[in-house]
Amino acid sequence: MMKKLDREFYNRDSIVVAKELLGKIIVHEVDGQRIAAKIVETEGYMGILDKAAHSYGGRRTPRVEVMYGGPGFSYVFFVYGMHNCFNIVTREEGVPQAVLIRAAEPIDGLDVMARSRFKKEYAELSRSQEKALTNGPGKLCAALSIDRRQNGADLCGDVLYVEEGETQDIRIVHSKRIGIDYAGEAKDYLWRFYIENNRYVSVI
DNA sequence: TCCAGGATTTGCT
DNA sequence: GCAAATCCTGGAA
Repeated sequence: MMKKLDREFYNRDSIVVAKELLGKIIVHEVDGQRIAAKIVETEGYMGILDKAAHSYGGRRTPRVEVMYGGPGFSYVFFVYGMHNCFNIVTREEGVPQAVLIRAAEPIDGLDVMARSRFKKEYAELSRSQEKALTNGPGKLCAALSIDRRQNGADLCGDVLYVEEGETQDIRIVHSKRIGIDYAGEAKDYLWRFYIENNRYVSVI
């Protein structure tokens, strides 16, 4: 059993945590089943001064409230009328930052993921479906059974958490964040990070 | 392989 | 009322 990341790991700026989360293992235990995937793509959202962040300018609404709490909690939001996005809150209480988990590589619970996404067993998937299991923020949430019920969940608990993984020898690529064209100059910040040459990265 | 367009509902203005 | 930290499909190239 790998070591679980503790609260202090998350109590740093999102762009630092986002980079360090690459290669770590996200685990969701559902009905006694372990569903696990290696994080391969993240984005840092830096809060008050970041035009792309939901908490930009100190915006504080019910949806965003969890980001104002302490580090190491789950922020799940719903977009485009049908998809959930999973984030991890960073920094101390009162500093509303988070890291969006954009893509992961399936490790455990492959059949559960395949059923959630495509209503069939993992062995029945086509090659493109295999890749599409978790290569995007909405897809990842569907595969890992994460929805708004997990909003506010404590990642230092025993249901949804992140473990250490094999993080040596990975090369990290920095790029612009995806889907934030409305964010002015912030859309060009290189706050998206992914593992070079990993096939589950959403956009190359 | 690529691109354009549609899906669908929430959350805030 | 409108835009959204996305995904899927179909048709063209």
